[in-house]
Amino acid sequence: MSKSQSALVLIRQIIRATDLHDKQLSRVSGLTLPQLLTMQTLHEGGSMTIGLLAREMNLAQATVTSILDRLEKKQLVGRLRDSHDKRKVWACLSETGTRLLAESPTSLQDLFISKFEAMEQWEQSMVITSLERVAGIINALDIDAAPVFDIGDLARSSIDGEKHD
Amino acid sequence: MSKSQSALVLIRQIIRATDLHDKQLSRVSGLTLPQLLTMQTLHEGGSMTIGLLAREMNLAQATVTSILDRLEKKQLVGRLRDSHDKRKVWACLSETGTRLLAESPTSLQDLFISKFEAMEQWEQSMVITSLERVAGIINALDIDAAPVFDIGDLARSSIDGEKHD
DNA sequence: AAAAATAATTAGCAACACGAAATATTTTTA
DNA sequence: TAAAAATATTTCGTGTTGCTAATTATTTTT
Repeated sequence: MSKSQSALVLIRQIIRATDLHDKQLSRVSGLTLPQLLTMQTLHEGGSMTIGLLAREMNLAQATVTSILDRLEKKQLVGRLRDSHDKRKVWACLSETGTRLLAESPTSLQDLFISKFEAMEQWEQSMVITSLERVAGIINALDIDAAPVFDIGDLARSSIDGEKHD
Repeated sequence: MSKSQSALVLIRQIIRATDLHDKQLSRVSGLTLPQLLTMQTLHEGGSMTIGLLAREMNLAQATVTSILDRLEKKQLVGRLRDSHDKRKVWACLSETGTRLLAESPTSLQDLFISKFEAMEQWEQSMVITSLERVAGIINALDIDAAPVFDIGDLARSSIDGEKHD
């Protein structure tokens, strides 16, 4: 197996493990992943408007609105209308929400940190340099926006009846 | 910022970039991410029963069934009842499905590989060693299965009316 | 003041993800 | 061998996500 293949496998392994971990966390906290992510974004970036929150999370504004609806019903976040520009609405963590995040085993973080810090200094540096390298590469990747093909193109050739249900 | 913090940020950056990339790919291919992932799993592991597929993907069997329904309707996968054990159903990529995967810009892979291979040998080795280190750590992490708390516990203290809609 | 832009919500839709129940088949056990 | 238990998948019902388009309210531009 080539080195680049190995690297890809490892990256996918990391992503998969993180994903599993997130799912576990979600089960434990009783929140869905998008809900947790919303709260974390709010925690790290502080209160922000719905639009900004949507941009930060790479989601449509409407999607964020609906996630916030559910979080608000659970009293984990609050909404505050901006007094200067009344179109804007600020989303912010409630006290309960902040507490939940704090008490929740943010885990990846804490657990990871202790293991990471057990490494030698030189190794820590090496890992970071490498991660920067990988992040740099992946960030630079960009599929051509041009659609390569429509499913239709491929599927049509083999579909006869084309019945739905 | 501590080194472990940096590492975490970088990992999240990588995951995020990958995620964005996947979304783009999904848009281009006209399939959803779970659909693509199902086909990729089938491609890499060969035909497998629904149950195994579900385990491989860490999803409930019912979820996989419904994803397969949609892929089958598009003629990208087929179902085959096992002749020995008639409870089992084998999912397999159709020719169209295989072709789609092959023609699709295998995403991360191809683009990543060319950039990765542009690195010096020693750097490639370093990156792999580091990724192995990180994957090792993350894989070893495991939240206690014990639920830390229910939302109820936290939320109840501040909810009054508890009305729905 | 009218038109255009901006911010958020609503409405409607397809897909996903799950658990529980139903169905069919095989294996175990009594 | 007949009954019970286990296994494999699907069906059903529910809630969540994520999207676009349309709506509402408010600012900014013209």
